[in-house]
Amino acid sequence: MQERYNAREAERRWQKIWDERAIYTTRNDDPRPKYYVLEMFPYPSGRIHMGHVRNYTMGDVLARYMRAKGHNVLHPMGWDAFGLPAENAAMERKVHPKAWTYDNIATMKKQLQTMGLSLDWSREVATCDPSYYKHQQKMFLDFLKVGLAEREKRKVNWDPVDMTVLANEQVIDGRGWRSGAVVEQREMSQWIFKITKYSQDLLDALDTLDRWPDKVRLMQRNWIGRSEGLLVRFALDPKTSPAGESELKIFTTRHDTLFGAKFMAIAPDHPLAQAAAAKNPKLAEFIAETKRHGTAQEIIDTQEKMGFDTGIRAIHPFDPNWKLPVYVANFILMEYGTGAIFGCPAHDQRDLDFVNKYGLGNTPVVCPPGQDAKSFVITDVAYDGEGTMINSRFLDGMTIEQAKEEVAKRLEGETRGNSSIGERQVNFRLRDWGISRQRYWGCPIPVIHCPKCGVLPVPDKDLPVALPDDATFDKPGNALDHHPTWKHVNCPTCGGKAQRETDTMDTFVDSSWYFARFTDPWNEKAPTDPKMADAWMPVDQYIGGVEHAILHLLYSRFFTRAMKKTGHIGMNEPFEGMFTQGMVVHETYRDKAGNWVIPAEVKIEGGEGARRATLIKTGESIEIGPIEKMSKSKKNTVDPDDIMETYGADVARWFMLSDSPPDRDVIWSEEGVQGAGRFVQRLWRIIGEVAAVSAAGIQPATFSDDAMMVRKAAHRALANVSDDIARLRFNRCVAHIYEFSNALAEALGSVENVPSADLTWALREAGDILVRLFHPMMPHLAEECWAALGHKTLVAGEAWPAVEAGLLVESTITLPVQINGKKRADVTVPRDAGKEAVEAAVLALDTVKKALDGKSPKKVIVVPQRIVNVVA
RNA sequence: GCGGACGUGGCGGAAUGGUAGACGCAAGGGACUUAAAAUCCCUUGGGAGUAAUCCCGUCCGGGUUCGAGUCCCGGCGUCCGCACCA
Repeated sequence: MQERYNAREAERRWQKIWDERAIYTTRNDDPRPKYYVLEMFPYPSGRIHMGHVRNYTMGDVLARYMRAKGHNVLHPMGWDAFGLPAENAAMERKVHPKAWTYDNIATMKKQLQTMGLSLDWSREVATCDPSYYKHQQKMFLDFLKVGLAEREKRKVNWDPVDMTVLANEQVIDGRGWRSGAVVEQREMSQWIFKITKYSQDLLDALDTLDRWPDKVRLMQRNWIGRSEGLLVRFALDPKTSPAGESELKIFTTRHDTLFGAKFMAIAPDHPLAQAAAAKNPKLAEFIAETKRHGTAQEIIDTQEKMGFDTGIRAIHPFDPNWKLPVYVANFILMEYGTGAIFGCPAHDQRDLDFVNKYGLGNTPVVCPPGQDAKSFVITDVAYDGEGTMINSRFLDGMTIEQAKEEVAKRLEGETRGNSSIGERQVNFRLRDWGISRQRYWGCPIPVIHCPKCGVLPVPDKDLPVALPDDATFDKPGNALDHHPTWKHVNCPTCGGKAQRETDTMDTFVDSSWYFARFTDPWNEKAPTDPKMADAWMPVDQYIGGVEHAILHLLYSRFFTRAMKKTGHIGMNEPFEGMFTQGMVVHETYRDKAGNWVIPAEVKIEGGEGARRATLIKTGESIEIGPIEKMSKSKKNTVDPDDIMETYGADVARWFMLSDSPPDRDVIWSEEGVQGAGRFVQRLWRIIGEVAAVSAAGIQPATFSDDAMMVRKAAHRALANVSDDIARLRFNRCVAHIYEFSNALAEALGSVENVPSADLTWALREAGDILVRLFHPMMPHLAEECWAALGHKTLVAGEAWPAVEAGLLVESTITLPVQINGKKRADVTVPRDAGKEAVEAAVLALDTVKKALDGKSPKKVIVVPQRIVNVVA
């Protein structure tokens, strides 16, 4: 046995063996219980980064553990291969998106393979491959048939110089990133998926996802944003309405505050605003101004709140003489509710800011408990809490809930024309999913526009609608649209001249069903074989970044429902267990000129507050900056290849799991990696020592104290690690393995020249357990150790060891003793001692007697197996 | 702006409402060595004390409880998402 473990040599050797024996290839007809573990597939950006290493290591640990526990594990990998960066590369570097993407896939696949992941590569898919996206096109047509895909006008970021649509990330400070032109909002006809048909269901089903993080469910709940409110039809003063409009419909959840109303506000693209603008050039200019920025919600919310009085007056539903001014406001969205609100400034901060700016005043109508109604005033902080209605005529004295009920009842009962002026309504914040993208590198939307026959689906026999390879990328905009011939086709119905849809699908569509495709990726006829999909799905454990907590996960949940409706799968929820991992972060470094410097070029010296950094090449001193998410722009990245080359994949994997809880950020540090590297060598030495004690015979009937200590340490570690892997608490697994290996090393250190038979057996058992415990995290080292222990099998195929429960229980237990909540002593009692016996033992302690000073205690709290507290 | 999280030694972190700091890193001391690396052993939250021991301590301010890092209310700070980045 070699003294030092040579990771580079061993890792390649074992990877080759795993590969030759195809041990990670999963069969659909394997009778063992299934377990589907999936990590979010990567975008092929060029090279893998540390975030991938972390993500895929976690999944791999679970996959290997579940395999050892006797499951048929599905652990596939693929490529989220469509998207903007490929087109940017095409424009900047004159490489075709397809070539660029497939080159990246080849590189990254090789990188992933050096990590030693137990992936079934025979199921690999790339979303940019026609064999994948033709099924997506089929499903689009299925969705179209059942009314889940439609066309709708949507706002996009328009670059008026490049004459192209921009992604939000391409809008920087309100300007196009290439042209620098001020971006405008422009409406375009877009394809949408009717996710809102499932708003209530997507919301309700969150309660069944009990293996999802609460925070993710909460974020989705808020994103869906169900609110119960009232639709109110305000009459308009006919003298003021621009084109004979008689009413304005608003949605509100605060109808209790109707008597605090000071104004109405409508969205700039509300029909009433448009009508008013037709007669008022200044208003038209104001509306045009509100469109002179991107479509991102953050911009709309953070920009200065502005309004323009249209001159239109609305009539209060409870008082025909009460007129309210109607403003066009830049913070009202046409997409939410009816695109119009009434403003009650006293109880809504945004409305209050608005009236304070335009001098409209406010009247408080909800008085907080304990406040005097007469003196209660609002100046610049709105009150949105509970209270009693005031200044509200017939509502005075009611609670908010009572007032809402009363208002709803009265307005429902009152009619104008032949319908009531109030109507209870449930509203959702969730909008339909716009999937049209004006780009080349995406899945073509399979429809044809015929001037005579309208919008037609591409016939099934013509699928896939494939991207043309001979596109050019020398001008901004959609290369598909620019292509000289591609879009020109004959109408499938009348045979006349028609045009293909040149929009492609949002890449979120690609990633909304890949998990189902993995269950039968060879299927050429259909997206899935529902039998196989239903056998494998749902994914038992899905792992990925929190940044996908809302959109990707919600879209996938919708898409699965839509696939069910169109017969491709038999369930609603794709992911039974969800885990959101934290980011990989690193210190940042800058030179004197303020330029970012990559960690590999920096040398760190000194510890404990005296750390300083210098540039290796020149010795120039470098400023150590804050720890931030690894990013190319700040150059605080570490290349996984470098790490694996220097330390080996196992070290990288181990360190990724060891330092932080998996759902929190992990700081990549050179010291930490070195520590992991030392531990790999330490394990190798320990196993070497175990291997050196003579081979184990038959299990002895009894064990000496020494041997029992070893056995207890092994089984305690086994119990703890098993529990923690199942709960994805990998950092704790690591700590338990450290603890156990320390105990084993200590036992080995005190072994006589010829250990007794029982101790030999116990040490051997411990060695076998240790190797199998760390195998999921460091599979290559584990194989090497397993072989060194004399086994002829692969540890990757071994069963998880069984815990001997008897070794976990002690006959006595030491309880901490508190006096008035502060720990003052310990007491050791038999494990099964009753409360009375424990109390008696505690009261007999000197420390307790002294504290009580002869008096009897006020109270003694005995928490069995945990603690005793004496209240003096 | 809205929504969500997080905040514990020099550092990463551990702790079903029950002994705060497991485990690791870093640092200091020692052993081995001609020397270094590697390895092994010891110390390590702050303060007082020869010691036993005591006091303080989980971002800040309140509260609930026999007992709060953990629960509640109010701040401060950092990070993530916001619908065309993936």
